[in-house]
Amino acid sequence: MYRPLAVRSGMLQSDWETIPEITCSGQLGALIALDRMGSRLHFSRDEEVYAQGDSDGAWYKVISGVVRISKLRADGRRHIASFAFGGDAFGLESAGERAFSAEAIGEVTLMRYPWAVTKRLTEENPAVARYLCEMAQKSLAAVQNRLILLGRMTAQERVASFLLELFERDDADHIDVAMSRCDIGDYLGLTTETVCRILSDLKRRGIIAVRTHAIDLTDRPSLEAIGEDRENKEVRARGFAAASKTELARTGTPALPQPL
Amino acid sequence: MYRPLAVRSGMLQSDWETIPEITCSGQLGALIALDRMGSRLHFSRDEEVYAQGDSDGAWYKVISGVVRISKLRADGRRHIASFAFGGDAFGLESAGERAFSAEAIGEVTLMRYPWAVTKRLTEENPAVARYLCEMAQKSLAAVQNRLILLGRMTAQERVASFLLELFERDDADHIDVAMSRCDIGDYLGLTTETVCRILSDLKRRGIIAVRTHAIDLTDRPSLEAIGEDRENKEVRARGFAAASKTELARTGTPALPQPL
DNA sequence: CGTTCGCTTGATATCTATCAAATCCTGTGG
DNA sequence: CCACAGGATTTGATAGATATCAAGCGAACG
Repeated sequence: MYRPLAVRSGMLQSDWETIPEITCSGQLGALIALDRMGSRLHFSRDEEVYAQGDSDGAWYKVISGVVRISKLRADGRRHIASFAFGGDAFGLESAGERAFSAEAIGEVTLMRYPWAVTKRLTEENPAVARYLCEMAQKSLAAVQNRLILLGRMTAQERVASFLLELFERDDADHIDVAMSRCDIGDYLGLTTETVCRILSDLKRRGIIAVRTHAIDLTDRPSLEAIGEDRENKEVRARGFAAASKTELARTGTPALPQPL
Repeated sequence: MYRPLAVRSGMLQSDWETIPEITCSGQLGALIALDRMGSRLHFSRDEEVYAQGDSDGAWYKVISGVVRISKLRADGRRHIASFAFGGDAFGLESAGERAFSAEAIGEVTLMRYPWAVTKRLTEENPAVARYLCEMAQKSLAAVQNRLILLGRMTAQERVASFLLELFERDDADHIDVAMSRCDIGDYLGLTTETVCRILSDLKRRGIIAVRTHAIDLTDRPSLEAIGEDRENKEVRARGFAAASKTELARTGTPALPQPL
């Protein structure tokens, strides 16, 4: 669970332009208005966008690259709450002080939107508010799915899920893995070693081809069989509702999937 | 991980009143406007407010009682994403189909707000939008903290954290534990048995007094020592930034807390 | 071209799940 | 009001998954 230290960089943020009075009401107008408010920033590997404890009143959106949203605890245990890829917004959750820090993984370009002007825009333009709300809701849904992964999935399922997520994001059978094994571990609640072992195992079984920072998917069905539970295999509660209480009770807890 | 089945109830929802044209712009006005749109509902033990797969276009707010937000997977593993107590909003994350189901734990009274009218209000009244946004952000922050609990905390720390959360919520040394041990387990990513064992151990050590549905806190400092990492012991990233990279690397991962 | 950090693999320890069984509660019916 | 039944809780014994400790390997970088 060791991790490289993020380098604090002087953020080269351009000055805000004076805020024009904007009252267009379409969704598109809202986004344009927002973009006018934002400044474009660039960060290099392991530079901090913000640190936990900071109180920079802004939220961000990734243009390119990957950002790591993480929390470090006094005992050294680190947890990565999420990776923000191109198009993802982050830093939405903070009212005052940052609970997490955000660091660039490799070269990153992003937009920074101060809350102050965002809030003003919000009042002038309902579409902006709706847009923000939607992004927060989207984040919320994403995080809630991760709760199940961390709370109830085996190491193998976690890694498979993670890989599938990456493959789907790029809609390809090839992905560049920007983050380190350690990052992946801290994201999935596993150790570096366990992540390695699972990857090696998947490779041995001919499901993926692994190179340090790139992975190819050679047997999608198998990988899905391992990790798909993530989304699809939910129970239709309605369906179950038909079963009697005791009947379900007797079934008990099914066995967990095969070991490593 | 067995669980009792929720009973699907015919929801006795009152008819909406015709929506008045509201254009007041204060926060208070927003809440009043929202409340006008909502209907008050009541549920009994294990009744479903909504089920996963449902698509009721609404969000909710708890007036009294506790609601369990959970997801059941095909293999029988269940996970509880959150408990919603009095004052908490839930069901905010769903755009279309419900990913989770919501069930009453004991007697519950709550407000139901349809998205359709909420959205309309949002456009008429920026304060409503902001209010919703804030609630979504609040939920987001809460869920993100649970990620760490599930990903990086031991069973003992999880239970201690959970108890502290309950004690803090009521601001008392006594709590009524409405949910079953099984619910707690599914919330913390543990089995019923483990939850029991931890509680028994805490009792044995004189930290809490346990009765089935009520717990007293007799030694707050000890409990905090076990579970407080949850919030407070975060590292000030700034502080660490001073240390050299290698220095921190050599420290390595510290040992985990004492066993059960 | 060497050094360093990250990755990989192996051996072992430990935590928590699983399986099993006794006891306690709670709600129900007499 | 009390006895009963069924589920919930608790405790014990054991197995298994993943963390921890340790060491070699490989790749990136100055």
